[in-house]
Amino acid sequence: MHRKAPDRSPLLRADAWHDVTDGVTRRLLTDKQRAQLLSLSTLVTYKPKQIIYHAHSPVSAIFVCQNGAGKAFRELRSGRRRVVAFLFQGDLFGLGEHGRYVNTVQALGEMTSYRLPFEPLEALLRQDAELQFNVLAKVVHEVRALQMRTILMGRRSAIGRVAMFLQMMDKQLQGTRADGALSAPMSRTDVADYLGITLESVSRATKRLVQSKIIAFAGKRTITILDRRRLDELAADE
Amino acid sequence: MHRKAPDRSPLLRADAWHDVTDGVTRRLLTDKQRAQLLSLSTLVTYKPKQIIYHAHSPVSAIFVCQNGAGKAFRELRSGRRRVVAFLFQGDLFGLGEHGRYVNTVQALGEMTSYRLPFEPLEALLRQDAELQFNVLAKVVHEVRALQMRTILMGRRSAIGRVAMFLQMMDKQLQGTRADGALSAPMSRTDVADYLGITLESVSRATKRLVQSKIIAFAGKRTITILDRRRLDELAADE
DNA sequence: CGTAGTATTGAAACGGATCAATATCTGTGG
DNA sequence: CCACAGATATTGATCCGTTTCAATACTACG
Repeated sequence: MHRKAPDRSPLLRADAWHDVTDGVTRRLLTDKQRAQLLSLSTLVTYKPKQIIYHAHSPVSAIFVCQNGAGKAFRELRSGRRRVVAFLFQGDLFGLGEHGRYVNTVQALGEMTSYRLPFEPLEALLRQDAELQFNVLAKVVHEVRALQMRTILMGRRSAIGRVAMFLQMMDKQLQGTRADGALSAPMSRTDVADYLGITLESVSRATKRLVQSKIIAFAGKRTITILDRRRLDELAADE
Repeated sequence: MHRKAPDRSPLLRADAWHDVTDGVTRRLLTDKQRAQLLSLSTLVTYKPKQIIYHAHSPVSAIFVCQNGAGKAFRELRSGRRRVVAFLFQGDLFGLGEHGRYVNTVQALGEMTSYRLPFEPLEALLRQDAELQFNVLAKVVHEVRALQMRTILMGRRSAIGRVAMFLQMMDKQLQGTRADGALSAPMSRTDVADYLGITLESVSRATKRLVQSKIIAFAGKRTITILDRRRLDELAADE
C-alpha cells in the first residue's frame, strides 16, 4: 500500500496552488523544495470506501490528494452526517485541532494521496519561508472557498444548491471525459449531506433540472450540462 | 486618524493566535518579531459605520482588529446582504483575490485596527518562517471556524441558528460586563444577514428564547444568558 | 440471482419567507 | 432637552417549499 513517491508528480505543483493572498502572481516551487517535500512523503493508495483517518484520532500526517476523490465528513449527534468537503486532486487535508483530526476522511473511488508526516513537515516549513508561503497561499484559498460555500449554504432553495454543486463538479472535473460529460464520484446521499438538504430534495431538484433540459443523465452518476447559461443563473447567489 | 502604533499591544500576541495546525503548542512571537511587525503597522481608528474598504477595490493592506468590532459582508445581486464574518479583537481581515478585496468591511461601533501594508508584510513573511508560521496557524484556525460555520449554516431551524450565534457572542465577548451580560455590537438585521435567515425570523426566535427564560434582554442589544445548558442544547449540531 | 444499500416518487405537515401594519429606537436639529 | 424623521424591530396572517413519513423502484456486489 505504501511506496516511495516517484519524482515527477503534481505534489505541490503550481497548478495545484492558487494565486496567492493578494496581487502576488502564482509561483512555482524550486526543484530543491519539491525534492525536499517528496523525500518526506509517501504515496498511498486507498480502496473505495476505505477510511483514511477517523475524526478524533491523533493527527499523524497531512495529505495531498493526488488522484481520485474522497470526502471529509462529520457525524452529528443526531446521527446525521455532514460532508464538510469533497477532496479532489491537489486538495490538502488532514488539519486537526488539539492534535486530533476533526473530520473523518474516506475514499470515494480508488484514491491515491501523498502522505506527509506532520512533524518533519512542520520542521521543514519552519525553516523554509518560501515553501511555507505556498502552503499559506493554499490555505488562504481554502478560506475564500469556504466563505463562498458559507454564503451559498445560507440560501434556501434546493435547486439553487444543486446547481451550485454541479458548477463545482464541472469546474473540478472538466476534461474527465472527451464529450463534456462528467462523472461524479459521490452518491446522491453524499451530495445531500454536502448541501445540507435531504436526499429526497436532491432527487426532486435534479429531476426538475433534467425536465428543464438543463442537464442530462447517462446512468446515475454521469452528468452532461446542456444549458450552462441557465445553470449559472440558478447557481448565482440569489 | 492614523498614528504610529504604540509598542505594547495585542498585535499578534499569543492570546490572539490559536494553537496551531496540530499538536503544536501555542507559541509567542519573539520581541524582535513583534517589533518588526509593529514597525510596519499603523494603528487606525474608525468611526461607527465607517467603511474600512470596499469589495472589489485594490488590496493595499491587511488588518488586525485591535479594539471594537466590525463586519465583513457582500452585497448579492438580489440586493440582499450576506455578513461573512463579524470581526473582533485579534481577527485578521483584508485577504483578497486577484489583488482585490472580496468583502466590504465596516466598523460597527468605534473600532481600532492595525493596518499592515501588504507588500512589506509579504516581504517580511517570506524571510521569516517562524513569524509566518504564526500567520499560517491563524489562517488554519480560520479554516476550522469556517468549516464549523458551514455545518451550522446547513441546519434549518431559526432558533438553532440564533442559539449558535449567541454562543459565539458569548465566547467572543465574555467579560465585557461584570454581571455576565454581554452587549452585542451589531443590529438584528446584521444578525439575520449573518445567519442567513430573515429579520423577522431572528425576532421571533429571540422572542421564544426570552419566553423560555433562556436569555433576557436589557435594552435591545444587551443580553444575559440565563440558562446556558438549554442554550447549548439548542445550539448543538442537531 | 438475490439481497442490502441507494434512489425515486407521493402525500401531508411543519416552519420559515413574504407581505403588511405597527412599534420602537437613534440621531439630529430646533 | 425635546421633538421629529428615518431607520430598525416587532407582530400578525398567509403562502410556499422543504422535511418527514411511507411505499416502491433501482442498482451494485457478493
